[in-house]
Amino acid sequence: MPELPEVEIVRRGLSPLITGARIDNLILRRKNLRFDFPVGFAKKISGTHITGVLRRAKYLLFELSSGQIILSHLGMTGNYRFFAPVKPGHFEKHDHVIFELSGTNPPSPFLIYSDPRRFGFMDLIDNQEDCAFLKHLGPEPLSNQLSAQMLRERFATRRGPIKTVLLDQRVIAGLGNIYVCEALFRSGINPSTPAKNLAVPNDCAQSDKLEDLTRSIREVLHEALEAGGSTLKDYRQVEGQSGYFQHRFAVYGREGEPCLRPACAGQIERAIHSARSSFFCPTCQT
DNA sequence: ACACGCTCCTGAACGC
DNA sequence: TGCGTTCAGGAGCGTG
Repeated sequence: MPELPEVEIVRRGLSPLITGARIDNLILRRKNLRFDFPVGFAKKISGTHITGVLRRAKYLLFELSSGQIILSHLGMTGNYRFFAPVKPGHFEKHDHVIFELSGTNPPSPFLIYSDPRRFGFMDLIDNQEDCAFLKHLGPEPLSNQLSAQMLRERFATRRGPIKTVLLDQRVIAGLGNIYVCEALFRSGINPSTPAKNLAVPNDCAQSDKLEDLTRSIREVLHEALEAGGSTLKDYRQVEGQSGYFQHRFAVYGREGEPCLRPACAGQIERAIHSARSSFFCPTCQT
């Protein structure tokens, strides 16, 4: 389940391989993923060069020499791989999009987008500013736009559980279920806490909590990046490698197991917030 | 403005 | 062994 670190690892994997490459052809093996592909997609990008690979939130952005940008969201199970197929012309069941490239390093005719559950999607956009998918996104958590003060302002009107609010990409962009659970654990915040309760002005204790949360979000994302992301079922790096951060989850997927905080005797519990599992320690997340 | 539930999808895991 | 059910969840969308 790609969240910010996984998407960033894919970006870092793809960028040196395909920057400067020419898109000779695009093969769409079905008419849609989650949404229909853009009209004339193959025709519009064929013959262009890839001039850069960027990331915004959980979106990959392939900058083209035409000035347009391919927007790619991996959904739950999307992944790119840069292998030539075993037999030319033979692709796997869920290989939906095939970029035929020339001028890659190392040479490979195919960049393949595969996505079993098809929660991912692609679009072709003219710029980031006018793109409906991007224009309402909140700040990047690894940029200096993330601060306790910023969170306080954005939490102030939100009565819903902080777990849900942190998943809202308009509040902060790029977090998903796993890293929200982990960041809340690290900062000792119960996922059910109404977000606005942490935004009380001039409350030193709550202010400290927001500082902790800010630091925890940064920390957990940085650590995940260093570990190559988290590989549960589907996520893979571009050349097929697994990430390793899943071995360091403190709460995610650990229902019923002991809390890992030193001297805490708690047991990890699972709760549901907006139809997603939240894992937390009821003893030290208050 | 905000909260909530529904929807899309497949494969793995589980129960009988 | 096999079949049906449940679960995983990102995010747009509709409704209240």
